[in-house]
Order: sequence, then C-alpha cells, then structure tokens
Amino acid sequence: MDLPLREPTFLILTALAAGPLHGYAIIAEVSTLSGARVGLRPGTLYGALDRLTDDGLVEPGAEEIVDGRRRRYYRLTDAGDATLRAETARLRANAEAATARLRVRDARAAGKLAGGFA
Amino acid sequence: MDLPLREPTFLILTALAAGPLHGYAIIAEVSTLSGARVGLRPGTLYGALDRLTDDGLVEPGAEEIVDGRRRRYYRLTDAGDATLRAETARLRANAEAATARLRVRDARAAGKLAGGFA
DNA sequence: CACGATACCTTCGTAGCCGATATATTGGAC
DNA sequence: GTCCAATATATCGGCTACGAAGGTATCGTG
Repeated sequence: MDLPLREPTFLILTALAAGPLHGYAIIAEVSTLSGARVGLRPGTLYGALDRLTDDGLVEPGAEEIVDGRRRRYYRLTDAGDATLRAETARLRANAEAATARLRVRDARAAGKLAGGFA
Repeated sequence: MDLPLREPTFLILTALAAGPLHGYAIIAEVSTLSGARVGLRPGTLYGALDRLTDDGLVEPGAEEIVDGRRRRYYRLTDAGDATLRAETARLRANAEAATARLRVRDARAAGKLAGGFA
C-alpha cells in the first residue's frame, strides 16, 4: 500500500465506512461528504477501487442486477477500517500542527503591528 | 497551482508559517512537526520549493553565507498564508467527515454485537 | 425514438514524490 | 594530519495516483 492516501482515495474509504456502496453511489457520497467540492471521475474511482482491492482495504461483492443495471458493491475490510482511522488521525495531526504554527504567526504579526515587546 | 496540496508540500508551508527558514532547516522542522514520521528528501524539498515559488506561495530570499555555508531562506507570501489556512480547513473537514462516518460504523457494529434494535 | 440519468470500465497524459547521486564546506575523531 | 559525519545546496530518472476524455449498455420520460 502507498501511504499517505490522497484525498480521493481517503474519501472513498470514508464513504464506505458507514456501509457498502456501489461505484456510482460512492461518487455521489463523496460529493456529499465534501460539500460538492470533490467530483470523483470514473477513472479515478475505478483505478482507486482496483488498488484498494489489491491492497486488501476494500472487498468487492458479487455483481448484482438492480432494475436491469449492473451493480457491484464494495465494502470496507478490517484493514481498510484500520487504515482509515490511522489516516484520519494523520489529517487531524497535520491540521493541528498547522494551526499551532499559524497561531505563532498571528501572534508575531499582532505584536509587530501593536509595537509590542520583542 | 495544483490543489489539494500533497503532504510534503503542506508541511513545508506549515514549517514556514512561523517564520522564514532555509532548506535544510525545513527538512528538520518538518521532521519535528510530524513526530519524525515524514522524512523529506532533497529532491522532494527543492522540487516543491521551486513549484511553490513559481506559484507565488513562497518567496526565496537572497543567498547568505553562514559559517562558510551557503544558505537560502524562504518565507511564506500572503498567498501562501491564505493557501495554508484553506488547506488546513480542508484537512480538518475531511478528518471530521471521516470521524462522523466511523461513529456511524461503530454504532452499527455495537448494535449488532449487542443484539439491539435494528 | 431520442435523450438524459444511471452504471460500469478503459486509455492516456500530467505532475508530484522518492531514491539516488553530485558538490562543497565545516568540524570532530583518531 | 587525515578521514568521516554533518551541514547545505541542487539535479535526474522512474513510479504512480489522479484527471480528462471517451466508450458501452440499460432504464425512464417526453
């Protein structure tokens, strides 16, 4: 596997966390999850799904026919669950590190503007 | 520019948030920031620095000689500041979205294990 | 019967990252 | 006095995930 996960891959795992979904539903779910910011393309989705399957993070179910349309559901494996949790912790840690540094930056800028001590 | 930022690039901007640093110091700072998880390679650093400079997110200072060693300091521009804040918000949003979905997942697993209501 | 939505999949180009390598100086070990 | 590690910069080639675009097929609606 290849960590860190890029955003599309991370959001695919996130979309599958609450329960299995088929490809097209993943695209819709990722759009919802991201406030319509991320629009997954089929090439991205199926490429990622194949990689995630090879790495054992997701598991494809049998092909089903719903209303005459082929559907393949994917579900998160235990390894996928663990990876998603670890990656979530990483994102949170990075966001916190950046926030802390930006606070230092803001404090310095305020100090200079106010003509404060050193 | 190419959003979203990848992790190395994000951490470089984060390292520069509190004040200007030279290349080698950025590598050390990113290592500290990430709890030694991320070890930046020169190829990654200078490639990213060139790109960030082209995109106007960082600004290289004049070359200095400190203890006989060449040093070039880089500082965050206003655009870099804005991008770092936006990317930080994105990471936090993604982490929160994943956490929410994982809570749903945990609730369902607990429900099944406990034999609770559907 | 044409068209848009649903649903799947493939191919190709790009761009960022990593590994390796190169160069030069300082300073400590022996 | 000489070697090696650390400091510090930079370049090059390969890998891989992603994005853009296109292709196939079915269903519902006008």
